[in-house]
Amino acid sequence: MSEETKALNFIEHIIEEDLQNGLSKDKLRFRFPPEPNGYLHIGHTKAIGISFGLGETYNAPVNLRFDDTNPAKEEQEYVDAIKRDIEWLGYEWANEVYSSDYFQTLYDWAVQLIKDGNAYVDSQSSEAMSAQKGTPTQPGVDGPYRNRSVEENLDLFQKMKAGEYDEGSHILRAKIDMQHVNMHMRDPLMYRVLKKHHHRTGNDWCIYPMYDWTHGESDYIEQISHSLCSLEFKPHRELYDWFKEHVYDYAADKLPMQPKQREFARLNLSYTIMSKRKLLKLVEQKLVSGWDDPRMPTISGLRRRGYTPNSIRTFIEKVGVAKRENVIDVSLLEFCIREDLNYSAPRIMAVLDPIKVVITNYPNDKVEWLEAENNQEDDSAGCRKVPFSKELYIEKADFKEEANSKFFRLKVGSEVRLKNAYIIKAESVVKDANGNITEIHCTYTTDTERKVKGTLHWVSIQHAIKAEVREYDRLFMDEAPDSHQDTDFMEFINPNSLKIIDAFVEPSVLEAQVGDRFQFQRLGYFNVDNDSKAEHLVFNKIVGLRDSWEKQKPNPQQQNNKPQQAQHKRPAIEAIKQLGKKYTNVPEEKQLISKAEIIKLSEEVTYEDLQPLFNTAAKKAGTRIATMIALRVLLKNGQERNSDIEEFITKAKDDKNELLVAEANAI
RNA sequence: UGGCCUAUGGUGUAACUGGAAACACAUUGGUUUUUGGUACCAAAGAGUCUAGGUUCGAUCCCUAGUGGGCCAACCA
Repeated sequence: MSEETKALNFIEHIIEEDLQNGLSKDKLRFRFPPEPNGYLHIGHTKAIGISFGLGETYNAPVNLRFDDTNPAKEEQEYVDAIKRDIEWLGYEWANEVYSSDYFQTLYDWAVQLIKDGNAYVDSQSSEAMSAQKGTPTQPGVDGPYRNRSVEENLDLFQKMKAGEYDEGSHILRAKIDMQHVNMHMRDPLMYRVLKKHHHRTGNDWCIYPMYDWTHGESDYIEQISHSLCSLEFKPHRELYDWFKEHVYDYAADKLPMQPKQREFARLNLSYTIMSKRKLLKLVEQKLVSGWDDPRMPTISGLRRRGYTPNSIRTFIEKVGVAKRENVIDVSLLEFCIREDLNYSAPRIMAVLDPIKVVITNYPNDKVEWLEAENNQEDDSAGCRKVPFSKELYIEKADFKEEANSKFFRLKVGSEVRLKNAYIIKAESVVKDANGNITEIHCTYTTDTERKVKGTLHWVSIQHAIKAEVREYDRLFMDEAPDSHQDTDFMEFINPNSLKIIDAFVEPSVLEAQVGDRFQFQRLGYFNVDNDSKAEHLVFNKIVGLRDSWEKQKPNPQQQNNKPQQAQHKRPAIEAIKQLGKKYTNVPEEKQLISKAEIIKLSEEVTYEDLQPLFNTAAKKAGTRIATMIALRVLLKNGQERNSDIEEFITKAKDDKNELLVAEANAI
């Protein structure tokens, strides 16, 4: 049996290499270091999955460390929420620790650094200091307090600690190099005076350490072997190492391991935002019901929505780990939850948009309790009874007076199977004064062996339970709502992200408990919301079932119009895509040639070919430019403008790629 | 007028020390089906940003471009 070697990500490669170079496996140790200033979101689960996942594969301890160095923003509420979320995801931390646990050690080391001439107290305004700091392209200059004597520095720092100075009057800085190319090395701040109550240390401290100083040394104190964080901390690494190497001189005998920081690209999900600050804004402005609103990308939101821990963990696994910017399609997340729930969720029947069916040849008062399988994917799930009677509800969308043969559902004159029950045939309809159908009259047969094409779900009207169903749509209408320079993310809010439906469900769900998940047959997966009461059931729609019928409906004319293109030749649209992909990278003369080619190819392209490209990822400017050029040709040849086209053009005009803006304006 | 990171199908991630570009999602067909679900089978889709170089051979190494990201909070 040849064991298939699983592909490793770049972090695992680094660890394997370290192990081969002599690092003992029992020295491996990781950490997850959230700041308790907000709720964890789906983006954090990537970091959680990486560090805790590594802990699981190498059987190494993982610390949960709260990076609590800013008492102004941090609260116990967030600590509790974070712990709850990580536990819910199913991870176990070795130690629950706090950066604030190390305040004294950090202080002692800072004093050492001062004594060694590696840190000093600066007493300027923040404006003066930032002016001296320079810019990424210009070196900084030394400030006037840079060469204070060790004694003076020690004295000032001690008095800062003792609370003798006001906030903003003095700070402690590392003494490194104001001309350094890396701005983080230009005498970074280590301590500021902050007379705030801390959620754990109370009023013990008047000075609080900054991130770079605290984070790296916390790793060192905990003897973390690999400190993994997101890409934006890459420039901090040089400082991380500087601090670490200087402190090592003070503690090498007790703390031999020097941690290694490595960075990976954070997770981005299409149509959602990940910034804690922005999520907080949604909560504060009451655009959502709270951090756990089922539309929120927070872990608590996903939990309330009905996502399982397992589905989120497999999602993170599938997403992978690398160093390039990425936008994950939400469809992957949806796939993961469907896959999980398909095996575990019991099926029931519910009608969300009812229309009445009367079985004319069924006795008036008769009720039958028919057997229904709970989950055909799981034999152990067993069966239940569902009541059948003369008057039923089915979905409005499942009936048409007339329809073509592609419509497998109920239409007058033809038969359909009722799930778990009989085969019925629609005979006639009853309409109100406005011509709306109010009843469908059917006949039934008990011969259920017959083969019929469609199967519908239904509920018996007299037995149905009324329930509230909350159906969600994406919170934002834009693929990357917070990446626009002159449009605020709030402008993309989807006003219809919540739809409340009065639904009818089969009586077996009366016993359902908060959190229970079901498949409403043929509709999707739903769970019982926290707001649910015995007398008023509330369900959240987690995700719909895949629906290959719904998908082809919106553009019925598409199928007819599509010319049966011969497939021997490489289609023009493919060639255009190719040219577009490289468009922004090639030299200008070549761009002109490409453009001419695209224009020529566009003559053979249909709108249906082009339309899918409107959804091209925002970052792929080249493809969007090529699409724009082709679109211009189509419009010239008589293609009518529609909302998709308008949206594509408007979005392009707002882009930061000048070539794209120019092409958009040319239309 | 800087530095660092990065570039592989529509999306994401692989390709062990250079050796016929793989997997998953999405898409499109088909089979099965008392869910237009699931499962299964199949197809299409990239020749690895560009230009050079090293090499018998480059997604992988080197150089230079180009595109994208990050870097100037007493935030983390």
